[in-house]
Amino acid sequence: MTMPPAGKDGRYHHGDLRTALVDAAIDLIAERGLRGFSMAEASRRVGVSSAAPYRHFADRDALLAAVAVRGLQVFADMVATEGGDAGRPDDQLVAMARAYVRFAAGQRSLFDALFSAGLDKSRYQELREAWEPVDAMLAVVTEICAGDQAAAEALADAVEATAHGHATLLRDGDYGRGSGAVQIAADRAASATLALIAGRAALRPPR
Amino acid sequence: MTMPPAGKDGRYHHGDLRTALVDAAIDLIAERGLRGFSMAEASRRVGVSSAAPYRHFADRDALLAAVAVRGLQVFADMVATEGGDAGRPDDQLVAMARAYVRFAAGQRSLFDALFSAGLDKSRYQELREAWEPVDAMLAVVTEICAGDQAAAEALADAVEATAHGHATLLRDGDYGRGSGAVQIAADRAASATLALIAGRAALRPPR
DNA sequence: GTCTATATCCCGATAGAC
DNA sequence: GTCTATCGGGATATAGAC
Repeated sequence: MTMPPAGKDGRYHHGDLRTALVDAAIDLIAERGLRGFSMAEASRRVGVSSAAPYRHFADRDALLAAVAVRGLQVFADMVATEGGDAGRPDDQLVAMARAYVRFAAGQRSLFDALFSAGLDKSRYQELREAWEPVDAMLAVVTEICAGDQAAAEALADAVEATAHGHATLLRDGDYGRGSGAVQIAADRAASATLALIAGRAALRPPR
Repeated sequence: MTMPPAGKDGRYHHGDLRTALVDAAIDLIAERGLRGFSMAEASRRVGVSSAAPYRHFADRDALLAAVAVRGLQVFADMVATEGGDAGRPDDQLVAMARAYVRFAAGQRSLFDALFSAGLDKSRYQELREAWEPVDAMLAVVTEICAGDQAAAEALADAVEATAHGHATLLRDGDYGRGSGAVQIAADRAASATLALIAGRAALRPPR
């Protein structure tokens, strides 16, 4: 859970500094926000000099990208767990929307690193690849749309945008601050998803 | 459009430093992003010392909050213009969703200050008040829902979240980078809005 | 009252020693 | 692989010029 122990000489010395830095960064962002994160403070917490991280990460953004990759792994786990394979396709999609909102609330550091750090996606291939498990799960939309691929993509995009919107509005405090806010945001994302499914015929208006 | 001229002695001296700083901040954020913005650089561009801004703004966040307020004024103008009072209520709501996306694309500095700066809303009353014109325009939903107030609020929330989601995904580059991306995002936000209207009966699921 | 000058502290990043 | 040393720059706060 926490970081590996220091070496025999009191210094950090046994190899997994990279992972230790990612862990420290997540804690740090959780405590002080993205702006409160710094390479120097993360180094201090792990017990190495402020120059040490640069052996593992090219710069600050590269460390944040590693945090974002971790975020996508956690997110995929949450979606897989909460949106269990049981249930009809509609319910699965609704559960994914709920999981999206819950992820934003329960793993703020990861969510922020993923969506608010302004990372240049074209620079981090590993980050692009980490989306694949999530995209794979979004494939339930093809069942809902009975094989119509274009309709499925339109629905997937609409649901993703809606879930993302509710998640970010929740993070910005628009639904309040407590755990009640999470419930509200998740419920609304869920019902919006149902409405999108119900009204999906309007998703591709004839030009 | 740009900032006021310097005083007779080449120094900035005639009173509207506050406005000049907001203007400079907007340009700066447009060029270098939120993280690239600093009080020091904004001061430099206006031609005052780095301590001068603190006479008008308590800290960095206070200046960003002023930028955000400006953003809401511009946003309200865009919505009022693009979503003109003509047309049926449905069309007005769709036009608002489009305007939301276009605002994010065309006024990135303002959008970022408003939604990505992590400003503590409870600290800036002026910022809360600046939402009122926008909220007022969102009232078209009551017409769509034929007076059912609870249904209207649910629809307004869903549309706002969806528009916000498309806007932020666009800003993060998920639809690509050119002006084609803006078109795509605006079209999808518009059709998602239509789908939400069509499927709005599902927005408040029986508990 | 508004701005300048100045001092302190922290951050990002690099170069070279071990 | 990590450390020491170091450079440039930004944020905050205070004292004082006009």
